[in-house]
Amino acid sequence: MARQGLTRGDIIAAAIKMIESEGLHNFSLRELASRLHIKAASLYNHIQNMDALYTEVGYYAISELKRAQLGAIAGKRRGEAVEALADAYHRFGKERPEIYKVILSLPMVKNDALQAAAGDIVEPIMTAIGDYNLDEEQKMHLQRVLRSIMHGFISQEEAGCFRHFPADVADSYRMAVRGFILLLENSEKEARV
Amino acid sequence: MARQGLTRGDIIAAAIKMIESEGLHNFSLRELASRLHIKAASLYNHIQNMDALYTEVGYYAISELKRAQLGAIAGKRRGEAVEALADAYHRFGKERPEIYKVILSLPMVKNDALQAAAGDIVEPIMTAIGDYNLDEEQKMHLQRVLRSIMHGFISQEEAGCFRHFPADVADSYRMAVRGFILLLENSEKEARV
DNA sequence: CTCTGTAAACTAACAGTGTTAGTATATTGT
DNA sequence: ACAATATACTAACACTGTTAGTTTACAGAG
Repeated sequence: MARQGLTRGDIIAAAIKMIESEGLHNFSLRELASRLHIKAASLYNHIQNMDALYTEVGYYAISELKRAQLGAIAGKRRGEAVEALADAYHRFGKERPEIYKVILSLPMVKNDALQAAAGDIVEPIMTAIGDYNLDEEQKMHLQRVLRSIMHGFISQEEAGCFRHFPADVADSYRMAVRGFILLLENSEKEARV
Repeated sequence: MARQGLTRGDIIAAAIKMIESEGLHNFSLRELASRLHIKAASLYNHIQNMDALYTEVGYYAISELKRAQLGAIAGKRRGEAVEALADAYHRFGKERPEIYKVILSLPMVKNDALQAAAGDIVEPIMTAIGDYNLDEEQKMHLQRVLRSIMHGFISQEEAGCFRHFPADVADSYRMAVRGFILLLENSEKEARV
């Protein structure tokens, strides 16, 4: 029977590798099992089902995204930090599009672990805008705004929705981020008055 | 054999209905065929394959979204038009989330019909910001920015990503749109100088 | 008004998907 | 050395989209 002592971690790692190379769309348990030299049914000794495996890949993706963002804003403040964060987020989405897609497919409300993961998504953004003089509620709103801009941009760029016009896509993104910083500064002023 | 003379249009209409009621995820050709009282294989007399059917549903979704947006901005100008457009876009995404998802799944580069459809997505936005004093390239960029904000917001709200904080989601959206209008006005000023 | 060709339906089958039940066996702990 | 556990297996089920080949209802032409 030639058992090789696969662990849950091995399977998650192989799933990540396969999603990145073949695309989320072409992922299948049979092919994953084949790459691990086992049969598909044997995967169920390690994982509950496919959704659970996706969720696990999602945790990995979130932690990687968080790491990229925190690394980018380290030592930076205000506008510079926001630009660095947005740049890191954009780079992550472009370089690892399939892994990025997994994050958005997570059902964020399901359990405590997913709630915690949602916190990991929010944290770097809250840190980046932390130097602005804003109250907590403003920060919550503005965090959502920046996340909308970044995610909306990446997912549409990925879908090919931005090829209708010849204008440079990177310039559009810079303008979007600049607009957000403008909003940040504007909110700050209003808060001071 | 009891032929009922189904048309391509009947099938697309039934597909739209089924996607809206059962969700894009639960859509299947077998179930669709069953609802039309035919076998799944018979669908292929009318459509090329499932992708082509999705594309057709996408055309419908885009035209509906365009209609909603144009209706909302009729007679309005500048900030008022932008707010009305954003509101209509948001309402469409919330009221018909499954149909909305289809739009983003379209491979926008594939053929001329899809290129034209991409134009239908862009058009209402370009009209809404048309009253601002901007050159063509600025408009292209700003159109992308607004689209990113609107789509990013809706898709994350739909995915449950905004439930981490208690702050009102509608307020966040209003702030995002206000930020975009700020950017519009700012771009305009710079253009005049 | 019949004849013929088209097109709409069918059945059967294929290759693929995730998943469960039941079974054998290698490894680990006692 | 023996028992328990966990890892692997085979077989099967109920799905999925899709193709090939077949029947037959209907529309248009002679």
